[in-house]
Amino acid sequence: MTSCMIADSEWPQFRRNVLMGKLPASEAEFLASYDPKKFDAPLATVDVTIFTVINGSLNVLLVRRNEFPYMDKWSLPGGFIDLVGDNDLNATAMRKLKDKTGVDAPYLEQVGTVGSKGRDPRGWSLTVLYFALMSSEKVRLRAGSGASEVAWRPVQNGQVEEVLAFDHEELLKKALERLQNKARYTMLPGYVLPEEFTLTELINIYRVLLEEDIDNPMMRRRLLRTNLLEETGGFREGDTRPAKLYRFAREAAQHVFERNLEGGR
Amino acid sequence: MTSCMIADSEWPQFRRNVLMGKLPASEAEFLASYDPKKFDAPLATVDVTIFTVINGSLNVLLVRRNEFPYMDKWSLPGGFIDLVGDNDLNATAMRKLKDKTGVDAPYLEQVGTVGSKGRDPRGWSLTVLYFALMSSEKVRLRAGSGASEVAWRPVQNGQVEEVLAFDHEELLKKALERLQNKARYTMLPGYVLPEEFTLTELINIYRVLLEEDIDNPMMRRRLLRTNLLEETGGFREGDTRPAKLYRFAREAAQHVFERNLEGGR
DNA sequence: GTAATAGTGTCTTTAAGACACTATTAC
DNA sequence: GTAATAGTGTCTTAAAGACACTATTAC
Repeated sequence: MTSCMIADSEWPQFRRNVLMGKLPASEAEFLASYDPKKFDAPLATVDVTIFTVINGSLNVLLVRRNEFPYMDKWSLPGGFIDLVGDNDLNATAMRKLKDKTGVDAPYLEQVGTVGSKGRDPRGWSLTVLYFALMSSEKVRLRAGSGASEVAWRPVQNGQVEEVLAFDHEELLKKALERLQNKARYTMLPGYVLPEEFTLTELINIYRVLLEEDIDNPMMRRRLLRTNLLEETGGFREGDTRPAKLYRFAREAAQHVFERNLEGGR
Repeated sequence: MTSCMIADSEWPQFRRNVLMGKLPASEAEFLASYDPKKFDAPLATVDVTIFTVINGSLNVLLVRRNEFPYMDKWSLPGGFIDLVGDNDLNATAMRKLKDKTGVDAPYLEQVGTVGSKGRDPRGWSLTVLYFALMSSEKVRLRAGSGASEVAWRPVQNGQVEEVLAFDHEELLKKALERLQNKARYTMLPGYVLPEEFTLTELINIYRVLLEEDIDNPMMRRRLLRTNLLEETGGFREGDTRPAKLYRFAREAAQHVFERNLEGGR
């Protein structure tokens, strides 16, 4: 793929000739002599916004960079695509995720791609942004390559306290916005909980994410009507009435409610 | 940005030294010696799925490639980012759009990014997919560079008759799926109509996109309730009762109905 | 018993949906 | 008048939302 049978200096002429139909080049011939490095390409990275809820507040996973640029600054976990090891973009995202947390997230979704001349001091750059949801239990954080530190940081009003590298504050906002939108018409928020949870715990996640109070009876019925929650048979015991434990049916994340919660209008 | 003060062969050692903290390099020093071409980067392109409705059927804009690979095959309009001329990804998409149609689309939205080892025979490649909506009136198609031909092609069951280059059949399906989803809870479909239109014309677009019958009185009220349609004062005259003409208020595309149309469940 | 949280019952509101009906044009 | 399309009226259904109420635990 990267072999080159034509000298550098001859390349533009060759290309022009092919375009003008002056060389009887076949597709195979073209590919044999094609070198992607000959053309200017933007830097391409993948960044992952990993959310969880800890002690009733929304947290995001940050890493402290130990490389230029923005050395020592906090940022979203992410980095370059490994053209050899990563078969596709999702693989890159999952690799970054697992690299920092050691676990496979129960939910990973592409948010969108941001690219511009100025967002990276090294030059024209684009990043494919993902967001992931996971329960903070079981996660053993580890810095991995490119980072000196990794930590959960609380998100308030769409922001963390730290100043983030690149345009990562904007990326965080975008990912959060997507999550909040989806919380209005899906069961996605459930994926920050462990396997088994009570209805009240689930509803509390919605309250944290949407930053508004939610009527318990209404939400309870809204969730149960889907038939995508199954009782485990167990109970969460406490100082008060025990609560039934539930788990999600497998396709629960895909469920779309017929109507949105209205608060956000 | 592309200057290089360190010989190729020395580069890995330099980078290792920086990582190990053995060189007192500053960020400015780092950037001065950074050459993006030194690292393997995927090919990065932008593709645009441009939809319109012609004679009551959904059409998509295709171009016939006059370059390798997939020479002479039809594809979605798209191509490489111009690192000099394009300030951001949207600019690339708008440039591609205007290059083929000569007009600014009333609606352009990023769908997502697809990237993998195998989707382009030239190597690891990613493409940022957009979709655009426009009225087919006024559009003067022109082939432009990279294409020998450009044409509207009818879409049926998410497909065009032609075999498309790369994974563009899949990209077309993704874009259409996004458009159909949004048709269930937004006024987006209106953007394939000219400035002024009748309610029946608008409802017919929904029927074409969603491939299902839609109750006229219901849809009429659903649309009017938003207060985002204003009467122009004019009428569409014909062989039968004249119909009021409407236009969209500016933010109409952003409107989200409280409930989805149910047909798609 | 009280406090606290889990969970149910029931009424209101609103938009979607179904469909009968009226209105205005050309012929 | 008929045919055809534009547009209105009205009833039903179902989910969101509000909120009073009951249930089960620890103390």
